Amino acid sequence: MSTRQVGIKDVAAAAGVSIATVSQVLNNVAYARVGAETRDRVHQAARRLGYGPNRLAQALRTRRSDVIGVICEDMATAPNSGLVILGSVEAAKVRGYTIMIINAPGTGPDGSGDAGVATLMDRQVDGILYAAKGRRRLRVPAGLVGLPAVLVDAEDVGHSVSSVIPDEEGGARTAVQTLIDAGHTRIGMITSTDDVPEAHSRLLAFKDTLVDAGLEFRAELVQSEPSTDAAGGYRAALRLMQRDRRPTAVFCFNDLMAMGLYRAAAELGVSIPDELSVVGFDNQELIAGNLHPALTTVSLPHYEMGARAVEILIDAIEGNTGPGPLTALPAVLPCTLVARDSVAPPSGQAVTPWA
Amino acid sequence: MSTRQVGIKDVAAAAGVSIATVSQVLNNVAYARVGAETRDRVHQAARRLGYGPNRLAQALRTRRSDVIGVICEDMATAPNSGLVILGSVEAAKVRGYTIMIINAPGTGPDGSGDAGVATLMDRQVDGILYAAKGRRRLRVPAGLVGLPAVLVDAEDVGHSVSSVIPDEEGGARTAVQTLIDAGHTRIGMITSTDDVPEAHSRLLAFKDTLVDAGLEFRAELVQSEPSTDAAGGYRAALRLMQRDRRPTAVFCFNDLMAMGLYRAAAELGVSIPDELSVVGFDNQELIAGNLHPALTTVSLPHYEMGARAVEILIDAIEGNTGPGPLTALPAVLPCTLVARDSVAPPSGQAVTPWA
DNA sequence: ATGAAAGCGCTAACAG
DNA sequence: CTGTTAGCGCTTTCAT
Repeated sequence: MSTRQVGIKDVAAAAGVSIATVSQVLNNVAYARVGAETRDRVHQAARRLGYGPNRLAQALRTRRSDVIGVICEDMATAPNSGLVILGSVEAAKVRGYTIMIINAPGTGPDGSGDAGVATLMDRQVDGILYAAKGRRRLRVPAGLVGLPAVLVDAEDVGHSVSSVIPDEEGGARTAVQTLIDAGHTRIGMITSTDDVPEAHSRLLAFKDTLVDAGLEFRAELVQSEPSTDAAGGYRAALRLMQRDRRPTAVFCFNDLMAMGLYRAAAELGVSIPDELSVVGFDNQELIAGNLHPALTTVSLPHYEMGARAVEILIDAIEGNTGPGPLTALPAVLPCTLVARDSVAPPSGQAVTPWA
Repeated sequence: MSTRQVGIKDVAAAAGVSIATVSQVLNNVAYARVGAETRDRVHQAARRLGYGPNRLAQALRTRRSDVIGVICEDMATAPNSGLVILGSVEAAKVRGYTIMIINAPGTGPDGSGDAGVATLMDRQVDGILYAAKGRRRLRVPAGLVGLPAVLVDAEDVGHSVSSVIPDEEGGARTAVQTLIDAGHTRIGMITSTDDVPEAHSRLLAFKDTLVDAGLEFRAELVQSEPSTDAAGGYRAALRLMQRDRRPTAVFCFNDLMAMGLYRAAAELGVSIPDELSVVGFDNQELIAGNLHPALTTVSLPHYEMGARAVEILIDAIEGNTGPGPLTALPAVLPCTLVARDSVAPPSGQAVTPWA
C-alpha cells in the first residue's frame, strides 16, 4: 500500500521485454519458447522488484481463483471444528489454494448455508467444503448441488454431493476390542438415550464386537442417559456400578460421559484402571489428557477429514478425478485408538464378595 | 458452473439498458440520477436472472477486495483459537467482508507469518489480522508493518501494529474479588512457575486485590508448578491443602489446574464448595462446565477480540479512523466472570481443629 | 524467440 | 437521465 504494488509491467520494463513474455516465463508456459538468457533477466527483475502476481487479476482472466470456500456449521461450538478447518487450510496450501471461511448456524435438519453458498460463489471460489456439525445426513443447501463441493462429517440425503465421514462403527469396535484384548469379559457401556445415529452405531458395534469375541451381551450392562455430558455419565455410571456384579470395564459414548464415570468411580472407591478399565470416544484432548488416569479413547479424524475433503475437492476442480461423477461413495476415514492409561487387565480379585 | 454465470451485461440486455446503468443502480451510486422506472427494470431483471456480482472483477477495478486475511498461529492447538476466528468471521460479515484464513506455526519468539503475509497480499486482502498464540509481545512479520493490520492477543514489540488484548489483570482481580466477596479471608493460589507474563500479572493481581481488601498476603498460600495442566494443579493443590491451616478458597491459574485441585480435594475428602471455594481462569467450557460442581471461572474474550480486531481493521481500511495513526494504544477487552457452582461462603465450622 | 492486441467482469469519468 | 469509453492486472492467441 505504501509504494504502489509492483506489477507485471514493472517487471517487463525492468527486464526490457514485453509483459507477455514476463507472464510466460513466470508461469512456465509450456509452449512458450523463450531464450534462456531472457528468462534469467525476467526472473531477476521480478525478484529484485519483489514482484508478486495479483491473484485477483489472474483469477479474473483464468476463471480460476484457487480459493476454496469453507462453510462451517457452528464453528467453534462444534467440538474440534478447528481441526477440520486446520486440515483443510493445510491441505489447500500444499496445492496452492487458500481457504475462505464463513460460518453457518447449524439449526434445523437441513444445511443452513444457502446464503453462504451465494456469498462464496460471488467471490468465485473454485469449490465448496461444507463442514457439518456431526450429523449423519442432511439436505445440503440447494445452491451446492452441481458445483464442486464436498460434505464433511455428514452425507447428503439426496446423494448429490460427495462426502467424507468417519468410520464411527469401526472406531467403536476398536474401543470395545481394546477392552476385550486386555482380558475383560464383563464389559459395560454408558451411552445416550437420544435417537441419534452415533448412539445406534456405537451400541451396535458394542454388541457385535462382544458376540464376535464369543462374549455375551447383557442389556443390563448398558445404561443410558439423555444428556451426554459428565453429569449424564455420572448418573449412568452410578446405576451401572451399584449393581451386584458390576462390569470390570466400560465403554463410554464420549469422553465427557467418561469424565462422569470417573467421578462415580472415585466416589465408590473403585480405582481406575486397577478395578475398572474405561475407554472413551472423541479424544477431546483437554478432557482425555487431563483426567487421572489419562483416558484411553478413540479419536475422530477431524483434521484428516478436512484435509481429505480438500484433496477430493481440488481433484474434482482440476479434473484429475477421471470421468466418473464427483458423487462417488463417501470416503470413510478410520477412527484410531489413542492409548493412554485407563485400560488394564481385570484385577485378579473378585469384584464382588461372591463372584 | 452449469449455466454460465450471469453477468452485468446479461442484466443490461434483459433490462434494455447499458451495463453502466446497471452498475449504477445496483450499486446505488449517489451521483447517478437514474429514472425510477429504469431502476425497477434493472432490479427486476437482476433478480429474475439471479444475478450476483463477480466480486473479483469488482475488486480488481475498485482496488478493494473486501476480504480480510487472518493469520492464525497454531490454529486449533491454541485453545479457543476457534472463537477468535468465529468472532472475526461474524464481525466481517456484518460489514460485508469475508475472511481468508491461513495457519502459521507459532514457534520462536517472533511471529512466523512472513510467507503468510505475502500469500494474503498477493490475494489482495484489504488488511490482515494476526492472531497470536497468547504470548504477550512478539515481533510481527516484517511484511505486516505499514499495511492495515491488527494483532490479537499480543502486542508488537516495535509498536508498529495496533492490537487487541485481554485485560488479564482485571480478570484476575475479578476472580479474587469474587472469593473475597463471598466472605473468604484465607485465600490461596495455585499458579505456574514459568516465567510467563500471565503468571506474573495474575499473581500480582492476586496480591493487590488481597491487600486492597485489607487482607494479608501469605506467600505460603501460593503454590506453583511448572506444568499448568491438571497434573500440575493436583500437585500444587496437595501441598496447599495438607498444611496446618489450609485456605478456604483458592484461585487457580487456569481451569486445568483447577481440575487438578478438584481431584486433590476429592482425595482429601474436602467438599467443594462447602469446605473449599475455587475459581479458575480461561473458561474452557468443556472443563469448567463438566467438573462437579461446575467451575466458576473467568472468561478470556476470545470471540470479542476477534470481532473487535476486525472492526478496528475495517475502520482503518475505510478510513473511518480519523487522522490518527492506526497504531494507537492497544484495545483492552474485559475478562468477565462466569459464575457457576464452585464458590460459596466459607463454612461456619473451623477448618482445622484449633482454628 | 518475442510482442501486439483482445478481453475476463466490472466501475468511473465524461459525453451526450 | 443514460450510454460510451477507458481501464484494473493479467493470460493467451496470433502475428511477426
